[in-house]
Amino acid sequence: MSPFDLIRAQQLMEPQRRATRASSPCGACAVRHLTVCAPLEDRELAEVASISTTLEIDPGEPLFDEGEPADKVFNITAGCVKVYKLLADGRRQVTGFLFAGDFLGLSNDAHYAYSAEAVTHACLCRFNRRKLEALLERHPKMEKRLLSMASNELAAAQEQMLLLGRKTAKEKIASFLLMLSRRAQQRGQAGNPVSVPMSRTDIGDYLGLTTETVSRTFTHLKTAGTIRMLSGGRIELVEIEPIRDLAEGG
Amino acid sequence: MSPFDLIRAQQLMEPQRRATRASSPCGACAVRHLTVCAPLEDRELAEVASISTTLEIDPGEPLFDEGEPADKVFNITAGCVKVYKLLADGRRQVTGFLFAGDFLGLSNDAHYAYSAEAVTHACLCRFNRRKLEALLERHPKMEKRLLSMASNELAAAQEQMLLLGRKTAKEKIASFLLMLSRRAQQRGQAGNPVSVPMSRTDIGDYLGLTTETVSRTFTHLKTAGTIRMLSGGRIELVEIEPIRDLAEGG
DNA sequence: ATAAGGCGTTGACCTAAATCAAGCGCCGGC
DNA sequence: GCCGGCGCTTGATTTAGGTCAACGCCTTAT
Repeated sequence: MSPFDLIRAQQLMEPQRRATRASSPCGACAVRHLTVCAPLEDRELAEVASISTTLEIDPGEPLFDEGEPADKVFNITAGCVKVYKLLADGRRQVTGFLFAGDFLGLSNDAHYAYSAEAVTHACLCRFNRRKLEALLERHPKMEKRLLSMASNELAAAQEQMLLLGRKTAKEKIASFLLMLSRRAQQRGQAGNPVSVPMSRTDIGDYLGLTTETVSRTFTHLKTAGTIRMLSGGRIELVEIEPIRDLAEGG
Repeated sequence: MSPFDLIRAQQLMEPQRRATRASSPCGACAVRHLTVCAPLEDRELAEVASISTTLEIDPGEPLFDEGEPADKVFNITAGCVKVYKLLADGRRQVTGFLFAGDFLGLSNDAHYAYSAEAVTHACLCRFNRRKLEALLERHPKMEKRLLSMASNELAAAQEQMLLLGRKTAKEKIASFLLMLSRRAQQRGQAGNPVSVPMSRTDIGDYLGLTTETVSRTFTHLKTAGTIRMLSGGRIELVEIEPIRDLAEGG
């Protein structure tokens, strides 16, 4: 009866570091404060643990495909997953990159509206959709949390529409780098040398560009001294202000 | 504490025609089955009525602007409203056209994330955000309904990203016409001569095109005999199948 | 060590859509 | 009745980004 599609983690309160032993696997979850589980008490986490299993997937491995029966939902605990939609002739739009704390799979429809695939090695919690919905029924604060996450997701989607419909290639790349930086910081990671684990093709499919244009645009920014390419797919934002100005279409 | 941004009405069950007098203004609401109020009992509607006022706005009149304190939320009962975001230099992205039954204004943030403005003369119910949130607290089924509407909205947003990022002008226009047709049918209106109340500029800003390209593309489809322009801003979809094929990128 | 394939970069060229520029109705105001 | 402005269309031209093609680098397999 209930919902969702794709929920992005948000900061709820101060990250509660708890590497301590716990009454359940979930009690030790390092990204709990980012997830749908954030508002739950320790004792309630046992319930969550009882209906979830963990899994890991390797880069390029699919999680599910558009059109499949949507009977599982997922919570990402580590790594990066991309979600995308395809046109008949293979044109692809990546509609989001998901990270630790993000939630995906819930849908009003009985079938997934998009495909999901690992970008990096990723760790996930898997739930049976019905069981999770039953759990939500018993925990209104968890449902509120979903609503709140959905709200953020909608705002992000509108921002992405502005990007896709109206920004230039350079502005798109600048916005993309800032988004990755901001999201890394939300997860308590470094925001400046920003980690860019996805391929040029994935970036292009996310920004409505080709790989060539993505590559050329990185080169322009690099030549201008605005960014610097580091090893391990990391990019240093040398001059943040010009990047912000670009992203805002200034 | 709670949610939202922009919620699009969905079909919940068979439209329940009830032009009868009612215990409250809401009891007579012709579009109730499309709105967030759909799951409420007649007696519960009185509560909704007690915290809402109605208003009407004329074409071009703003409802609110991006960045304003988001203290009101709205339910559209008639007409068409557009929501949009702007870049610093005035480039505009219309992120949605809203119709009877659609809900807008709720946000996680204290400020609106987008602007809203009437396309046609429109009738709305206005709520104080806090009061509505308190009402949601007492009516979990209404909150579930919001979650469900948000889920649909997210799926629509992803579809729109695919359109903006990967479709050609012709495919965008075909998708747009089908969207308007489908949404009119959801509201129990004619789906084929489809009513197109918004300007070429608004359409362009929704599809990531210029008015000139929108106009030319309509002309192409007209010349090909695929559509026919009628009076009163209505468009007849003469050949649906070619339009569907275009929209799906076939 | 070498071959082979995948990803990223770069260059040359092309094209879909943007931009610039008229005009053409249509409506509202005087 | 006439004028002025806006929305829409159409044409000419430009351009951002796409397409096609090559090559270099790195990784993995033989």
